[in-house]
Amino acid sequence: MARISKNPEVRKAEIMDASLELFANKGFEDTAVSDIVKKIGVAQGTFYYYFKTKEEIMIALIDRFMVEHEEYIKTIDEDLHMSPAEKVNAILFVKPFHQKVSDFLHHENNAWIHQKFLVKKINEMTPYLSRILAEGTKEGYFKVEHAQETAEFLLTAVNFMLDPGIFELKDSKLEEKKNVVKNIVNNLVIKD
Amino acid sequence: MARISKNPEVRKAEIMDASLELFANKGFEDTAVSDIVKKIGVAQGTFYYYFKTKEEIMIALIDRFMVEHEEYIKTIDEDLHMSPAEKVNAILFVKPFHQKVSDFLHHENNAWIHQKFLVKKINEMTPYLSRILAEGTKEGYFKVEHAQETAEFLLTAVNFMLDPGIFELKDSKLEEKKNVVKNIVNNLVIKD
Amino acid sequence: MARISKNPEVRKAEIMDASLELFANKGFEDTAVSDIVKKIGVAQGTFYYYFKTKEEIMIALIDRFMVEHEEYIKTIDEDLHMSPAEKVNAILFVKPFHQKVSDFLHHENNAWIHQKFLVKKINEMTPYLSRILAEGTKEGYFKVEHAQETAEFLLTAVNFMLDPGIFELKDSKLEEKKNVVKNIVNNLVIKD
Amino acid sequence: MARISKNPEVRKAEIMDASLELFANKGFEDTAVSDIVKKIGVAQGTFYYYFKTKEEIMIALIDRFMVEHEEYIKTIDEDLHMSPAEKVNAILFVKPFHQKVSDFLHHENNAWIHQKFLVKKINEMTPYLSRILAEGTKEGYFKVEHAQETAEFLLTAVNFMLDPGIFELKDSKLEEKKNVVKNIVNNLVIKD
DNA sequence: GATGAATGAGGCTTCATTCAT
DNA sequence: GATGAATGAAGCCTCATTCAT
Repeated sequence: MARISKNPEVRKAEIMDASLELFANKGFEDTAVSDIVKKIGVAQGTFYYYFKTKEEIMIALIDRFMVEHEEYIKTIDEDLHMSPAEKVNAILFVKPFHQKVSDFLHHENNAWIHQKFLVKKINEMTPYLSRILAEGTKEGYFKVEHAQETAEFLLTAVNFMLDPGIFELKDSKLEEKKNVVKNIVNNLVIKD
Repeated sequence: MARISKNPEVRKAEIMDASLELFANKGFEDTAVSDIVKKIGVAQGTFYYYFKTKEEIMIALIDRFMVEHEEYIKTIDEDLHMSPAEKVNAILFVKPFHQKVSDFLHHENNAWIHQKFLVKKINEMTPYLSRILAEGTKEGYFKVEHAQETAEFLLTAVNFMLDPGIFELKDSKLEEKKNVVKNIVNNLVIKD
Repeated sequence: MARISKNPEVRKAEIMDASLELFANKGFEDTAVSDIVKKIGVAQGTFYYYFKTKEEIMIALIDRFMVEHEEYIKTIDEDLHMSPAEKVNAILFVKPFHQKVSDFLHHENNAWIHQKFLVKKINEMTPYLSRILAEGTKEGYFKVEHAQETAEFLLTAVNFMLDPGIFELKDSKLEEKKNVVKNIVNNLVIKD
Repeated sequence: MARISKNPEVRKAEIMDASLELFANKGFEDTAVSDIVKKIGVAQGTFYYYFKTKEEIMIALIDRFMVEHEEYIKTIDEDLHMSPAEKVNAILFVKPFHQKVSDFLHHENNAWIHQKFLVKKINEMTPYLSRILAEGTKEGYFKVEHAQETAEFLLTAVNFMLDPGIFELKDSKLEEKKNVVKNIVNNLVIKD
């Protein structure tokens, strides 16, 4: 087969993208390395030139998500035009990224990855939310006592509960549920 | 080898017990059917005489847990000596069953089973908690508006958050966290 | 494919025989497990039902040779009609077993197996030869001082030297060499 | 990466040295070409610029040993201050070269190389020893009849027998064995 | 002289499941 | 009810070697 050399960064991204799509369709375990390379027309060895094991690419994928995610959270955190309450809502109800990533994580066979991912995400968001709650309380916007724990509590509940994969919700039901949850959160957090 | 016939129920339980122990030690995927039968000194075919597939035994195991669990919840629900608030606490902070079951569910490789299990558990407990909250509110003990959603919210947060496997907590830390969570719950639920 | 069950002993021997032949032709490393099973028309899994790894079958093969070999040595040792000198010669110049085994060991790629095998063989024969030399000396047939070491010395020299694989000798040359060596041995051992 | 040109001889030696060390540690087969180039910080292609195949470098290594070895034997042979008997001993009990070379040859996975090497060595030393024995006999120092065969016989026995890798001897045991062997050799060779 | 991305054949092994006895 | 020999698909990974730059 014709040998086409590419810039390593490009090739690596190409492999990651193909993997992501396949993992989203068939799940991690059910995707063979041979599927991945076939999809982009390179030799099997090429995959292993870039990733030592099949597991490694999954970690790389997750890391890429996390970076994007953290950047987004920072944007919110530093946004000068949002009120504390808006920030709280924005952080709790972040929209998922690309569809592919979402599919990947929600594939039944990727549950363990999904779970680890949620935990990572929650752990990462906790300090931001915690600080917003604490400062907001100091400034009289909120009525939160244990900011750290409350942040974790809310993030855990919301993230697991509103995850369409975990509780297998349809979009309509999900939106409904979201609203009710927003109410609960407000009660718990906002000063009246 | 000598052919030892046993009462089918006994044999079945024997296989399930062996499986549970192995799943707890090595995880579901990493336990081979051959491991199971070797453990109890029975032929490979015998396993398939009692269970159509390997997956089936896992489902049987989960079902067995669920039954035990539901019985326990009912006990609480019908307990005449507990106040509504006590019932809420009892339901939210159920202690885990046997160690083996707990190990099984918390084994890294069993994450997806664990997750499904938690969801099932939450779904099962929701109506009980929901009713308790609704009735308690009617009777002036609580201040809960959306009983159904609040129940689900609390159960989700508490179960995922306090799960020692998911967030990898040490026992000491866990106890601490539990107390703070109790506070939050009280604030959200109890009328002052 | 039709499923033919056989007595385990038979099947195992069948696999070993096929392996031996292939190892002799292509060497151990260059023989794939798939070659072996193809040769006898069973599934790949069948091989692994009898041998945990590819290496294991080689060990089994060697063991089988060793058993045959030791039996032969014992026969000589206990032979009442042979003189000590005859026994010495018989032990030093044992004829190789079956051609297959010989080919197996002499295949270029099996050198390390061959070497280990020779060492095992020498170690095994040493006590027999040593005793024959010692007793023969006591009875005045031989003139050997350090029976143990001499035995080892002779066995090492003869086995490596007359090995057609190691020194790559043609049959004619080998026979010639053998005779000269016999002379040397006699000088070293026999009393005049 | 910066492209560093070096004198070809230097580069080649560098590659050989790195290979030798790796072969000594992990054996020939278990050392990948990629390991070698990584060790000296050079591209994979560079290796193939200097050596056509991986096997070729091993041959180059062996040749280098052999040259060193032959030079040493010549030194002994032409030494005017040594008696014939001393020369015989010196040739039979040559000390090994550098530790690395010794490790390389004794690595379990290099058995076949080792064996070929010993044979080469023996074949190379035979004419020297043979001549020394023949001349010594003519001059009345020795009592050797078949000089050529005796030389080969002794070299074979001694080299294989005293090889610490083949018979897996500890240093203490080895020294002991060596002395007994010297006795045997003297008996066989020296006139009394 | 040197680079390093790309190749691709091929091997060992695992294991859930079946089926003839 | 029970046995256990047999199946066979499928997958991950290694690595010597090549070649376009």
